[in-house]
Amino acid sequence: MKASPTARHRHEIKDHCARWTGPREEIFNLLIRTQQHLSAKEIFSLLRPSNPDIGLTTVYRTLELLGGAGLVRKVNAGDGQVRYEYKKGDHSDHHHHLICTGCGKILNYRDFEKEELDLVRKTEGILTEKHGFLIRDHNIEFFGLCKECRPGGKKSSIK
Amino acid sequence: MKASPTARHRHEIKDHCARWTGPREEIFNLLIRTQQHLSAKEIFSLLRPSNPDIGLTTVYRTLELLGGAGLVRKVNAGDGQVRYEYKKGDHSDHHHHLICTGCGKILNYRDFEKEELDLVRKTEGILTEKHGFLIRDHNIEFFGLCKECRPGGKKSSIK
DNA sequence: TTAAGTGCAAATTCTTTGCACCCAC
DNA sequence: GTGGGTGCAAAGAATTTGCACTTAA
Repeated sequence: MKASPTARHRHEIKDHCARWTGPREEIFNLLIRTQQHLSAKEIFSLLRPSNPDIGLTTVYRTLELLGGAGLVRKVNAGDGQVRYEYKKGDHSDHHHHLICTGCGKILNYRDFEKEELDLVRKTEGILTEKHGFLIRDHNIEFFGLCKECRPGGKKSSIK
Repeated sequence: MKASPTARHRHEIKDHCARWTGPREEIFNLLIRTQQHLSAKEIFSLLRPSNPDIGLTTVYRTLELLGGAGLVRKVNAGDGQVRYEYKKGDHSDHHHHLICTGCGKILNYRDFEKEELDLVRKTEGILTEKHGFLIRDHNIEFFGLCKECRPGGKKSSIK
C-alpha cells in the first residue's frame, strides 16, 4: 500500500497552491507514511538521505501550505518546536494527545469520542453565544509521565 | 488589596529555590495582578519602566522557577512565543482557553466545569490504565475567530 | 560571609526572508 | 515561456548560556 496523495488531497491542494512538486510530495508522503508528530527539522533530516537537494526552507513552506489546506495539523508538545501530523479527513481521525513531560513522547488516544464530542459541541454553542466567538477547532491534551518515566518506571530520568 | 505572594506561595517557592528576591517578587506580582497571559518579553517591557535594572534573562529564569513550583502555567497560543499565567491553587482556577486565530487574543472560559471535569477524570483513569501514563495536568483550548475578527465583525483583518 | 541570583553580551535554536536559478504547468 | 517553487545564505526572533558582579540569608 503506497502512501501518496489521494483525490481528496489533490483537491484540497489545488485550492492552496498552483503546483504540486517533488519536494512537496516527499514531505506529505512522509507524514502520511509515518503517522508521526514530526518537526520541520526532523522531516528535513529524514528526507535528506534520499533527497540530498531538499532544503529546510521548503519543508517549512510546505508544512505551512499543507496546514492551510487542512491536510496537516500543528501540534505543540511544549518543547521548543512545532510538530506536524497528518490529518485524515474523516471522523475516525479525531484524537488527542498524551504528552510525556519526561521524554517528550506523544501518544494519540481516541477514547470517549462520543462524550467528548457532545461536551465540545455544547461548549462551542455557549462560547459562540456568550463571547461571539466562531469556533473552528479544538485541542485537548494531557500532560504526564509515561510508563518509562514515571517513578518506579523502567528508567528513572524524571524531569 | 495588594497582590503579593501568600503563605502558600512562599511554601511552594521554598521547595524550588533558595532566595526570594526583588525581581522575582516583581515578576510574580505582575502575573498575579494582571491575571493575563503574558510572554517573557511582555513582562520584561511592563516591568522595565519601574525597574530599569531588571534583565530579560531573569524573567525567563523566574518563569521557569515559578512554573516548576506550580504557581504559573505555560500557555501556548500558537504564535511564536510561550505565554505564562498565574495559576491559583484552588479549583476556582480551573479554566481553559479560547484563542482567536485572527488577532491572537486569548479568553478564559469556565463553563461546564462539572461535566468537563467528569470527562477529564474518566479519561485520565482510562489513560492511566491503558497506557501506564501518570497524568499530571491537562489542557483544553478552542481556536476560532473572535467577535472583531469573524466575517461581518467590526474589523475584517482575518488571517 | 558566601553561594544563589543577577544583568549583560554572546551563543544557540527555530523560523522567515531575499534572491537568483529552476521547472511544472 | 513564465510565474510559482526551490535551495542557499543571511536575517530575525525567542530563548539559553557564560561570566563577573551583587546581594539575601
